[in-house]
Amino acid sequence: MMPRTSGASLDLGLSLGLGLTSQGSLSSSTTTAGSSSPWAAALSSVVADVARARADAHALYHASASAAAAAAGLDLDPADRAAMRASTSPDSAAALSSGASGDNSNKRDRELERTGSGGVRSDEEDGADGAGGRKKLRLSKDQAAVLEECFKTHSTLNPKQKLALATRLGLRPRQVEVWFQNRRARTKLKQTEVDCEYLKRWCERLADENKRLEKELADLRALKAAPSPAAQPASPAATLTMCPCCRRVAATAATPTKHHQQQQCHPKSSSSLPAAAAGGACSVVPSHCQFFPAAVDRTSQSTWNTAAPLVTRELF
DNA sequence: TTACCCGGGTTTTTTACGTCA
DNA sequence: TCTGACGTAAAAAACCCGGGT
Repeated sequence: MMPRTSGASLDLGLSLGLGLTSQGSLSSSTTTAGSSSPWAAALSSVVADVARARADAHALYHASASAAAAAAGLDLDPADRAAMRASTSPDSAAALSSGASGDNSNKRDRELERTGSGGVRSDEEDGADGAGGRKKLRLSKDQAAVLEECFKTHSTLNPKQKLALATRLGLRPRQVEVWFQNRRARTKLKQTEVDCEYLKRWCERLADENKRLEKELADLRALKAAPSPAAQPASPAATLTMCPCCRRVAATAATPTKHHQQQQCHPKSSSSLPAAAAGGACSVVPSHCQFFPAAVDRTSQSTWNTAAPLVTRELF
């Protein structure tokens, strides 16, 4: 399958929001003891909302459901809308209200879950291929919305939460578990795409800066090879000045450039930049030194990739 | 050692969309 | 112009496996 790095994919990743900005790193597992009350409250709230939306859906069908979802702050992609159409149909209500598989926490039950027996399967499915055989259940819009909301709260589930969610949604715990695994994978994929774009732009900037520096170097060499000072009377213009911090040379300006008018080109100011990065003497970094400011700022982080909430790189 | 969970990768199924007769 | 069959890409659900705890 072709890798997709299109803008559309990126936009999707951004629009999803991924729910990370408020929850921190993906690695911040929520498998600590018990269901936290915020999580339970969120679940109850979402389920209640979904129930209300489902009641309305029969009257207004997907148009109203879409609006309700929008009101709930849910971003719906076309697939979701399609799923909504299915979920708001009377058939899906049965799927939602069908019984849960109960507490299948041991391995034997897990195997049963995997083989599909005891799961939520329609009569049509059961009749079609019988036992065994992977038969995929398309989650209803409502189920997906609840799962999505829960994912925003916590990207991982402890067994208790998983079971509660499965019971609420009429799904097997295994299905909930798989959904969360896939959702984390999608989140990571989107983040990778964003990171990739970020690095690409960074690379482009570096190339531009490299060009500029090469040009500057060429100018310097040209100055050095210029006729002797005797031929030209000494003048301020002939005096090279170099910023002690960034070592940028004011080339042949008759009057000092604004940047170098001050003997100390980087006047004191309140900069958050670490002194080491600013070259010690300077307390502020000129714009030309801020080629990639966040790269400097990021020195305080172990790696920029570990900043989990970064769905969008702030430099874009 | 065992059970469990998770991430990464893969397979399978569903869905949307474009093309063509 | 409409319609249905067909192919294809993308997304999602499910599975497998290895590693960590």
